[in-house]
Amino acid sequence: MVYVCFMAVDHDHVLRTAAALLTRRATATMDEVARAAGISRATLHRHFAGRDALIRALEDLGIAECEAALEAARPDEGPAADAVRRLVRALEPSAALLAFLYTENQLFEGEEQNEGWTRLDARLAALFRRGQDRGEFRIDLSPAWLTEALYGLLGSGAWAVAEGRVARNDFTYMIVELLLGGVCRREEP
Amino acid sequence: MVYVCFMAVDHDHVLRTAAALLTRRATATMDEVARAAGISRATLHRHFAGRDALIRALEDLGIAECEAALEAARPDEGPAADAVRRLVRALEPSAALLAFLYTENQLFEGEEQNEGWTRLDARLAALFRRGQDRGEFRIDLSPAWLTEALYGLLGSGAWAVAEGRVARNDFTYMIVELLLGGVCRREEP
DNA sequence: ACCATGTGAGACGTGGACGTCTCAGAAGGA
DNA sequence: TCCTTCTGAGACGTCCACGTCTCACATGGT
Repeated sequence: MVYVCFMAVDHDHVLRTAAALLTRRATATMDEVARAAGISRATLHRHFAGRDALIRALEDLGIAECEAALEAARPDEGPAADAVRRLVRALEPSAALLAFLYTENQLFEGEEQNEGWTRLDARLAALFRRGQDRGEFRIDLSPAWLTEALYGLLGSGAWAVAEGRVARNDFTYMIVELLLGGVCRREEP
Repeated sequence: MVYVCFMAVDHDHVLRTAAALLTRRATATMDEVARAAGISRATLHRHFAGRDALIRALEDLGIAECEAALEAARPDEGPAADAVRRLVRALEPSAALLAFLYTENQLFEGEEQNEGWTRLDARLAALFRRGQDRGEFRIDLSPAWLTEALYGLLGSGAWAVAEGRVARNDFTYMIVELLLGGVCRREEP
């Protein structure tokens, strides 16, 4: 009389498969999501009450991955620029999911958004602010904008990679270098 | 026996109203688009055969605005950095529409995309390449990526402004400064 | 006055995706 | 072996947006 299986292992697998699919085609059907995960639509509905629930779960997954990446990057340690480098590198596997959620959030602007995002935004902004306080980063660009720009560049990068316009290997380098250094050549010191 | 009215004036008005609405809510109904433009759904269908046609028209509008902005920015004149400045400034009014089309394009990745985009991409990439050739821009970031990043930053900026996270007045400055100069402080020359 | 053209309102049918349900069968423990 | 649990397949019904159509009305020229 002991319950052995309570749909925990597959749950994560389904979620990640859905992320992979919806990342490529945001308009994918529930049926397509189910087939991509190798299960039937009925079973998919047993895991997630509906499409909304699935998106919510993906949102939670994305937030969790972001927070994990943020912690792995040790944002309070050493030069802020290096922390940003570590952060983008840690964020790379989640970039496509982030891009999906970023645009998805735009669609349903009316509803209240997951508080996890605001928490995450605050932590990212804090990193940029730390760089400013340390004198590493310029102070004429607000942390809020830098946070937003980071999302945008991650999304653009993920999309550009997906479309084959840039090499996957260059992902982190391109984003980090553009974000930190900008387009203009630096004067030789 | 001379035809006076052939639905030309309102056509543009409808298009721009639709752009303004769909920019805010990409999932807006044809009915909502019609009401926003002050016309009935039937009349909207008389202007645009369907939703696809409307999106196509918006795409053409966005491309036209981009090309107009590009020409107004005189991309082949003077320092490339200044040209980029002029370009972003000229692009600012179209940024929201661009952001909409950028994400919209991502949704229908399967279908062939408007050739206007590739033409535009080429011209933007040419501008960045010119900056590289002049020694203004660093050469380790490909023009293709810079083009993509420009789109991404325009989108992020437009969205951040729409959500009230950054001031509308700072739009051009923030994008240009981040794109050209990056986050890190420059050494005093 | 007449007529043509464009319009609004609304009805109608269609298609697609969704959510729910049932039922038979596979898998695995007792 | 039996029995519980989960699953796949599929059949509904529902809802929403779309596209089309009709018809009456307003506008504006002749």
